[in-house]
Amino acid sequence: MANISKLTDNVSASADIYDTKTFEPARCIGPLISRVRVALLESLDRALLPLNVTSAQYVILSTLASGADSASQICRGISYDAGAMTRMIDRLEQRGLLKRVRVADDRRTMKLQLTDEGKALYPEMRALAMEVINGLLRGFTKAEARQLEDFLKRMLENA
Amino acid sequence: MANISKLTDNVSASADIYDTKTFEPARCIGPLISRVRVALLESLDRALLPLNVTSAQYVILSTLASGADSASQICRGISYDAGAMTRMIDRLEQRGLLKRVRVADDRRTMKLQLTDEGKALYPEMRALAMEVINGLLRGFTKAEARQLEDFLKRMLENA
DNA sequence: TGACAGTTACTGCCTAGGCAGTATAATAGC
DNA sequence: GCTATTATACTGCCTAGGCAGTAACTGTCA
Repeated sequence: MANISKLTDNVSASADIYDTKTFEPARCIGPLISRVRVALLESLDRALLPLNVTSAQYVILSTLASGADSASQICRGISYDAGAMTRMIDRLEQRGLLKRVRVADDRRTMKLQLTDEGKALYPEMRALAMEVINGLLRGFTKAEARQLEDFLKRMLENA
Repeated sequence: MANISKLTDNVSASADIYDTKTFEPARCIGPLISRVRVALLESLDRALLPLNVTSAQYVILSTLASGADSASQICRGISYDAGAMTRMIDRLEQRGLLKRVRVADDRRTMKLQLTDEGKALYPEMRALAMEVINGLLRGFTKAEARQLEDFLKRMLENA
């Protein structure tokens, strides 16, 4: 493992970021990522409270809005458990935001569609979510924000 | 809300990062953060598997190693639920990695101490965690990694 | 000193995700 | 056309975090 990363680093002409002497587990990028995520979800839940929608529900709906239209597609898109998804759709259906629709061409899949209420509410959720993220990025230049996105994408490619 | 952020932006001389026309909820920084966190935890769990330690347990132990020495301190440090912490300590005690110790000066607190096994194993966990993070940061220059840390800290300050 | 607020750890209850197993339907291979 | 494999959705079971309530304890302030 150490040899492999050393080899890779030679190719990319960069050394390991953290070294044994100075690595502080509680202050490195790992916990920072987790804390930012928590802060983001807490702000999002607060912002969505007036709409009676949780951040987890918003994530599903935004994935749906971005093109995915079946449970399994959403699961793959956001690495979400299929069992949890069934129950999440139950809640969203009960909440009246989306509905399951049987489709003729593949009778296994349940196509998911926003209800009228869902269609009416989604733009509001999206606007609130945008405000929350813009708030967390307060003081960032657009170039910095693009660079942050780039860093995160590169980490995902390394996974 | 919109007025407030507009005001702040004028002060910091930067506009909102995302705007209504182009904002894509499923492709913005929010989901990226979540996916990086999942990738990190999955890699960490895989790396720690030989030590029979989960990533969640490692997080507690690393917080303990960074100076915190009571349950409530750790909870505050990582925004962890106190009830969950009690049960987490139960597991770690059962696993033989740490022990609760009553202290004389404050009989409410349970001071937490690594056992001999915990002390022996922690450096290995730390080294594995460092490798995992270095792996995710493959190809990053040290300046880029420091910048990423800075971005994340700034987001936390905005929360 | 004694009431009172705050802190710490714990417990029960609820919710929700992870995993394994199942039924149904579609697809690939023979 | 028939079988084996894969895909999709669902269910039960387990684990774990979030929240509210409780008991023991500490520090404060009248």
